[in-house]
Amino acid sequence: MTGLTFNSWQAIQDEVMRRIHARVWPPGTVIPNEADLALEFGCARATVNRALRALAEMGILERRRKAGTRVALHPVSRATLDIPVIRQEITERGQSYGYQRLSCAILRPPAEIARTLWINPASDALHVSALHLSETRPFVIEDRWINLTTAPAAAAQDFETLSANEWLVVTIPYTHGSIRFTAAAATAQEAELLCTTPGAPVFVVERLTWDHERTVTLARLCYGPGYSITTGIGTPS
Amino acid sequence: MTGLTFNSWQAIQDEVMRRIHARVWPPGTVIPNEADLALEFGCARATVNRALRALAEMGILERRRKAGTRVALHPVSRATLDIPVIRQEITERGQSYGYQRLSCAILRPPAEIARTLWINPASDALHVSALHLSETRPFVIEDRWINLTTAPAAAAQDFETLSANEWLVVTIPYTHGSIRFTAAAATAQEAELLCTTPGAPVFVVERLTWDHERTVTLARLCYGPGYSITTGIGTPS
DNA sequence: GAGTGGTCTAGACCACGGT
DNA sequence: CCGTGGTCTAGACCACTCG
Repeated sequence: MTGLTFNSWQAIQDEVMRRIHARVWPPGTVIPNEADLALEFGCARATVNRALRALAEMGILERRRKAGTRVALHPVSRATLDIPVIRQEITERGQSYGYQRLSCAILRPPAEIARTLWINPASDALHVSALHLSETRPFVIEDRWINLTTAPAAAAQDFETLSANEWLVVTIPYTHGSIRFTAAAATAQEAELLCTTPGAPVFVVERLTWDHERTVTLARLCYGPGYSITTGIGTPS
Repeated sequence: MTGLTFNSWQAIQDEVMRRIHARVWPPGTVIPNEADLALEFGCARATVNRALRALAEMGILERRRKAGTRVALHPVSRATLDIPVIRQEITERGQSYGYQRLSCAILRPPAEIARTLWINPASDALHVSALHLSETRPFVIEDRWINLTTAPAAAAQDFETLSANEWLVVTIPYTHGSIRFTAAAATAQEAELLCTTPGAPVFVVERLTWDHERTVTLARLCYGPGYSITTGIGTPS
């Protein structure tokens, strides 16, 4: 046991991964604390911390003060999705982008929308629907409600040529939000807009964004047949 | 300009975000280097580094040696998805888990599968299909090909009671992979297994995993109607 | 070539949370 | 209480890459 020294946090990360794979530290094991590992690896504690923190962010380790660091029991694949602005999503494929506003009006939202946006059901909100095109072919339908309490400036926009999608990202910042992915059957209207048949499977993305304690907007993106999202996954156990 | 001091990396992160939102540093701006910011904020450079690195991981900043740090031009929402083992996905909802193997055989794979798995089209691979149930109701169809060169031990398994999904995660580690989400129309066979009608929209997840330079397995998960994936998104511009 | 981020160190203090 | 991870510091060297 001469104890080779690992002086880069990447090397330490690899060594920890090796021990997990080799079942030296099976799932559930509490591994030595940072100070001991630093001693064993012949490096500073901060270096060990860097390596272990990265593994914890990947979901491979679970860390708690005083309780120590343990190998996660249920390995999960953690994927990070980049969700770009729609224009970019299209132009990055080397295709031309087109935009067509369908409607824009200040309306009393349906009860469910009002509830999701946390606004008074008796007050108005801005509704915008639009079609985004890729090379003259319909790509995605955007159906959006905007909370006018949070984004009053939106009322002055007609979104005729600039999509609400892009206007919002450069105008109303948001702090957090949630995203939901589903498969749904195209309604008659959606089918017509997307040049497909009613009932055809469409990929639906629903996004709700918040600025601190206030909701900003609820968007439903309805992608035509053949659409897919791809991403890479990291390095779990 | 007394220059208040920010001594936590979170505080620095917030301040940088504030300047981006306030258009002090509009998209595309090259912001001051770490040393200067450390001076301004009255903290160590490592602390500034921690804050900026975190923002770069979120996609808000782009950093390159010598070129410096700039505010990202195209703000993207970066979402991290946790993809658990199927059993866990069901039991976490407080429902009971059921498993039913449909088939398991060593076969000559279709050309496209062989190509995706990077195996000789003339050699065999292990094919397993199974149904995962939630509370006695069909939840997802698993259709999987396993590369026997990478995972020869799989040939000895019959996957009668233990799903390939779970056997693999505890037996064959993987270093990376890719994942794809789509909406598709249920085939006749899928519809029958999922107790729905042919052509109904199903949510499809395709996963390909690698161990270093070798492919491990290609899985197609076909989720029944009503299934959705939800996650949170961070704090972009 | 030189400026910038990337990283490591040795030491210190703090905050959380099991015992 | 007191051990563990979380973080900060001041300084140093390195690696990448733009000009």
